[in-house]
Amino acid sequence: MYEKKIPLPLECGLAMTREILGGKWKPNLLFAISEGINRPSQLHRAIPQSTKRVLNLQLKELEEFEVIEKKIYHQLPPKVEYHLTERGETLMPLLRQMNEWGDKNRSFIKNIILNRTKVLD
Amino acid sequence: MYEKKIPLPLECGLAMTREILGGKWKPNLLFAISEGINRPSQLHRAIPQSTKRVLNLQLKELEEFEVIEKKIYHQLPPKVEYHLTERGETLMPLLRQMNEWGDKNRSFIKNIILNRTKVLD
DNA sequence: CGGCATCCGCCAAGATACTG
DNA sequence: CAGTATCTTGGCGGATGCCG
Repeated sequence: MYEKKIPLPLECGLAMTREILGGKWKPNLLFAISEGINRPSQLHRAIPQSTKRVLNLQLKELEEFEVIEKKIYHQLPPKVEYHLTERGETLMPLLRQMNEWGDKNRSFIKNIILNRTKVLD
Repeated sequence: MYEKKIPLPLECGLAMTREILGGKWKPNLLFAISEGINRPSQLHRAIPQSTKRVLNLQLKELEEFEVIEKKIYHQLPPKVEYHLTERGETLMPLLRQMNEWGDKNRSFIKNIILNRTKVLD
């Protein structure tokens, strides 16, 4: 009766990962940083759709989870650099796969999204 | 007035993938379905933290992007089954990696989250 | 069993402006 | 150049209930 079972196969590894990559721009930030785009202004230029504020927030969270680290050069003008940590590096294969999958399915997905908005007009 | 939110960059693979896996329970749903938990009630039992409504919504989106397909048996009581499509299958390696990464880093992440809320108390 | 309608709170994320 | 403060909103997702 109380053999709950239904073997929750959804061990929360997924949830954990989601906790890290959940932010809207976090994957992009990590990807960019991994490619040597590591200064705030550069990152903002690389992701102009977002704002400094939001990027800062998400960078702070990434830092909190120690997937990136922040180097502050106390000088004028200020200079800051972000770099992947060891842990962050281990995330890269995942990000690469996400990117790949998205690339392969882009046209298909795009179509669906566009048709969706078309209907709404 | 508040204009529409920023349109996501359709050229970016990461954004595309995010479009599919973005929902809170989508990865879990896909994972569960891939393991043969394919009826709505089973899925709900497997993810009791969520509600029928939300799961239905997300299943509908997954269906829209053709990563799963829905089989409806017109009978009483109604019976419905979800299955991964070809495209859905291609997502599995990604999900497995997410799950793995989360597992490996669970304790670390958990700690950070717990300490965070501790401070708030 | 499966699906849908309602209602609603919360907070991520966007816009803007200002400081050092 | 980097960072922060304030304000705003949309919409995701949670709670309930009814229907076939």
